[in-house]
Amino acid sequence: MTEIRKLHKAGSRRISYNHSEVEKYWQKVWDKEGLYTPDIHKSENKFYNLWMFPYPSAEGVHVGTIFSSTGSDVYGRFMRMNGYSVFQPIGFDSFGIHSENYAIKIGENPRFTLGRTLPHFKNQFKMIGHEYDWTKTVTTSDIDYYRWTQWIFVELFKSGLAYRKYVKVNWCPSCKTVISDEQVVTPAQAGKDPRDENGEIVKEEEGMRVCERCGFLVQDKELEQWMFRITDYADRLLDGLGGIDWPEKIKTAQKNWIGKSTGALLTFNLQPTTHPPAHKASEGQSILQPITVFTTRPDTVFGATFMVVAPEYAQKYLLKYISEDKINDVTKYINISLKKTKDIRLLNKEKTGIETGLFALNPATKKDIPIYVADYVLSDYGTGAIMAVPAHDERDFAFAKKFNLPIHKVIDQTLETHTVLIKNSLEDGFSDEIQKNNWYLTDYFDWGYGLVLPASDEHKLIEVIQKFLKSGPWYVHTDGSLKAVIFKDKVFSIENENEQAKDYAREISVTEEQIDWDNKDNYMFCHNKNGVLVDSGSWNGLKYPEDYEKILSDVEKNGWGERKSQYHLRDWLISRQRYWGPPIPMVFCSNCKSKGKSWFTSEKFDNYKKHIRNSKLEIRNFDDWSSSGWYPEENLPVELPDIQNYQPEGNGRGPLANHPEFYKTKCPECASVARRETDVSDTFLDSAWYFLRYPSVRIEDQESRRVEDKNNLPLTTDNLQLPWSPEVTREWLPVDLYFGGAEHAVLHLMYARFVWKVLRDLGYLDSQNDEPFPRFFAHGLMIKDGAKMSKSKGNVVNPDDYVEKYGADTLRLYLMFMGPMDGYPDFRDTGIEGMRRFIEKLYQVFQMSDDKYQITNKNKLEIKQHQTIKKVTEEIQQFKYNTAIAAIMEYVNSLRESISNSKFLISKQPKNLTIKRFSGDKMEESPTSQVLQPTTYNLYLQTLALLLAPFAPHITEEVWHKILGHKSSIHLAKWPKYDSELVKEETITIPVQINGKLRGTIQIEAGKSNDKEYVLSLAKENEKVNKWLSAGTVKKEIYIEGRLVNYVVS
RNA sequence: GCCGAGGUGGCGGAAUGGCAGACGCGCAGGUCUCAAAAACCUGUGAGCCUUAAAGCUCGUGGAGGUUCGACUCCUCUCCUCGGCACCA
Repeated sequence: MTEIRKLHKAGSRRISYNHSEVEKYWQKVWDKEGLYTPDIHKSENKFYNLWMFPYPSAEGVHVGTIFSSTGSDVYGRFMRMNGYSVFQPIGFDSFGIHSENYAIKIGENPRFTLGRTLPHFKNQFKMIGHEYDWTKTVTTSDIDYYRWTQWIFVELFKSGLAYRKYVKVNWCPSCKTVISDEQVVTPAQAGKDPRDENGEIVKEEEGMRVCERCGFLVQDKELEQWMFRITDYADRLLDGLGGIDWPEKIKTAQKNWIGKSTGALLTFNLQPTTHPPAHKASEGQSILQPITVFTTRPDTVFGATFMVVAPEYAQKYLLKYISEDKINDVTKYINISLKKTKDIRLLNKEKTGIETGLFALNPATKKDIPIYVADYVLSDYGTGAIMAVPAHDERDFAFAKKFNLPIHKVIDQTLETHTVLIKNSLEDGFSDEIQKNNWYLTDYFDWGYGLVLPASDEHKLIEVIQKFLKSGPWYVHTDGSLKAVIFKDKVFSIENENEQAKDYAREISVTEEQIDWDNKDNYMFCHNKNGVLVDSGSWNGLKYPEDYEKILSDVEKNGWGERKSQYHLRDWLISRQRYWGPPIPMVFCSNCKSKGKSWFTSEKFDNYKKHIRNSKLEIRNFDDWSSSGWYPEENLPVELPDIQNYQPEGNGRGPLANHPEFYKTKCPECASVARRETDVSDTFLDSAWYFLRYPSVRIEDQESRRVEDKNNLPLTTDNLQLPWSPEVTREWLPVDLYFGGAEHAVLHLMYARFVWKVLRDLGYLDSQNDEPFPRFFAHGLMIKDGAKMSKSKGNVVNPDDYVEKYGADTLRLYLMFMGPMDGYPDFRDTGIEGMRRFIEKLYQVFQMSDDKYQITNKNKLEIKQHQTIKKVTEEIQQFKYNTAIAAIMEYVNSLRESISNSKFLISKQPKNLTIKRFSGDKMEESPTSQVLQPTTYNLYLQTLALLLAPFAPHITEEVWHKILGHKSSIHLAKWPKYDSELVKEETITIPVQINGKLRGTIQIEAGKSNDKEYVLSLAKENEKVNKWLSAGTVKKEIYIEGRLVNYVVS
């Protein structure tokens, strides 16, 4: 709002450089000449400059987008001027929930909305001076594009990488659809009262998860969904990070997302219980399925004193073994747990759980250990079951305390810290004491606190406890046995002083009831640090982590389990129960299913596998894969029908499920009535391969020729073509520079890498490189009013008004000048006037050549020129555009100062350069009478234009032609080179310090900077320096060549 | 809790061991003007001192350390932002 008002105010001032006329003119010329359309068949010196394509929102481009796109554009222009054949395409990520939601809001089909938004986007990009290769654009919702997205799905299915599975999803009962984790927010974030499924407002509680759009409480729902086996590629996705030029923080984010942890799967045999149902007992051990657990600490297996399984696990695998006297309670617990949402489960730190009455055999200790169900064990990590080692895991420890389970230490700590449990019965002031000692509290345990302190502080702790003890004795237990009793003024620390302690208690009239000798809740150690194994059979004396490798191989040797890695990365959920996306190209036949038939037979698959060239695919067993009844569509595309009512319904199916004309089809196998899949695929699949398509857009059909197998085996269908030309793709990919937002660090960038690897493995992509983006630059996000710019926050800034008032060059420069590209600049338009001022000054400078005006200090200018070329070149290479622009500003200031009578001139109106450009639609050649002579000084001006061209493409093109008299575009001109000799100053200023403090400066000739004696003597002559030198004796003289002098004086 | 990024004038930011605050915004004074705007010139980290010139002290979240010299390197600590989070 305020910006607009300021704009109007600013509009009243004199404008001498007519930006709109100049900018529109050159945009038209560029368009006509196809300046930015490289010959895709000539890949010599190619540079594929990719910018993350936007989704075409109805509101159009905002300045945050421009910040990003200009950053990419500047680099592309820079590379073009450095002689590269730059391919810089643009496209639109037009499918997806954003566009769909907007269309629902205004009540039209998304494809109509798109008809308006695409031209709007295109105009805005042109207006800002982004001249992409408009002959090669991609729109993901075009049928020519999404047919290939569907093709990729089919290929993944055929290669065993797409499968169906029941998964837990977020379900909004009001929007009647699955929503992504990002759309699940707290009521405060949604700005709405939370409502239950009937629409009744409910009381807001902590940890509530609601839908960001409507505020209804999100439910967990199990649906059968299509998944991609990205986890099969986890190791390659991880290893690939090693060889690519990406920001470290992005690599770290991907590494963490993949979240590899190495350890072992251990097998615990279920034991026949004393009260099993008779028929189960009689069948003996053999029918009891063992419980497999994942652990990163197999070294602690001797300390596993019980097991815990997730409620989901218990429901699926254990219920059948549980005896009748327990079954009701266990079932009840499971049901309650499953009803809780994830966040409520997490929020509640108090451990809950229930005994199953079942036992398993600890393979190491050969002891039977009890099995519990508890919801602190997650069903979707590891196997859904754990071995509990309470002595060395805080969560297991808390559980053991609550259920009074044995705690068995197997690692002697060699470490410096303990975790000690402190009950709440201490006086105020205790926490101050904790702080004073630099101990710290964890709030982990529901019944008290964990206190972390150095092991050497144990005695101190006892003193502190005494000091703040309210009443009664404290008991110190270690590993389950009583070690000490603490009274207010006395400590009994040896076990067999127990009687004395009792006597003492009576003495100070603590009643018997208060003395609970077996209460173990008071003081106990648990640690998960490094140490030496004890009480662990043949492993005694081994060290963790030093002997981890031996432990793993022993585990395998003993048959206790096998080594195994776990990943945080989950398989990619592809299904969306929405309308605006590519229909998943699969057909389901219930007849075939009933016969257990499907496309995916081992025979079919083996046959398919033969066609996979370059196969690194590891096909694993498909036990968990409900493939029966499913067939891939052979006739692509499956067109997204143009339907009226595409709103989601809420039955767990997409809107297409209401359209029999869409889903009714014939089974390709048995020809009976079959049903097409009605879900569409995730938008991230569209954007996972768009960069592969760009170079091949509009390449004639014969060029995207049939893929032939190296062994001359035809692929599955006869007329198979590819969405890209193999030749062009081989030449232009991988992408040379990918420029985009850091917010895509994990999802998009991970998916694109995955799809690239798969396509390579399947032989459709002939590239040496296993990575699509060997170089990626992550810029930051533009902030406005403390939040990132987004429609939902209502803080977007439209660039159009700024372009109109100040010009595209001004806005581009302003955005690039705000801060470093990888920062998070806060958009404020207070400085944009200043940037416009700079454009005016610039325009004036170009009109002050030395054939008309007296120029002084030409030598200095020569040096400044070369310094500026060096600086700007290096800064652009590092995406430090703000300092590059600052250097250009300095250069302009130098040029201005060098004009002897500039003070007089500057206040004058610039020479009238008004040139006729348009008469109707026709462009007219403009007069070039103002053209400067190529004097030395005018070459300085030429350098200025060149250096600024990537940032301000219009004004530089204007002066390049109209003032500097060139015939071809500045954007094809050669980037200036600097002379490393001329970068050096003739005289340099050397600061002189006394004891590290600046006391004076001296001027020396550059040639003499290596003469230490000379410089030091000169420094001593300096009056100010001398004063300080004579105040003491000089202990040391330091001279850093060409940098500074420092005297140590005392 | 874990991982990551960061903390420098009134503001955006510059300086990766060597003159802290480049460049720009803003602000103040001045020139021009009947006046204003625009434009241009000068000044602009804080404090002390001086008629003035000059000079001095402090200063990059805080506390220590390494160094002739630290915004920069090391240790500890506080705060802000972003991501992940009962991951066995």
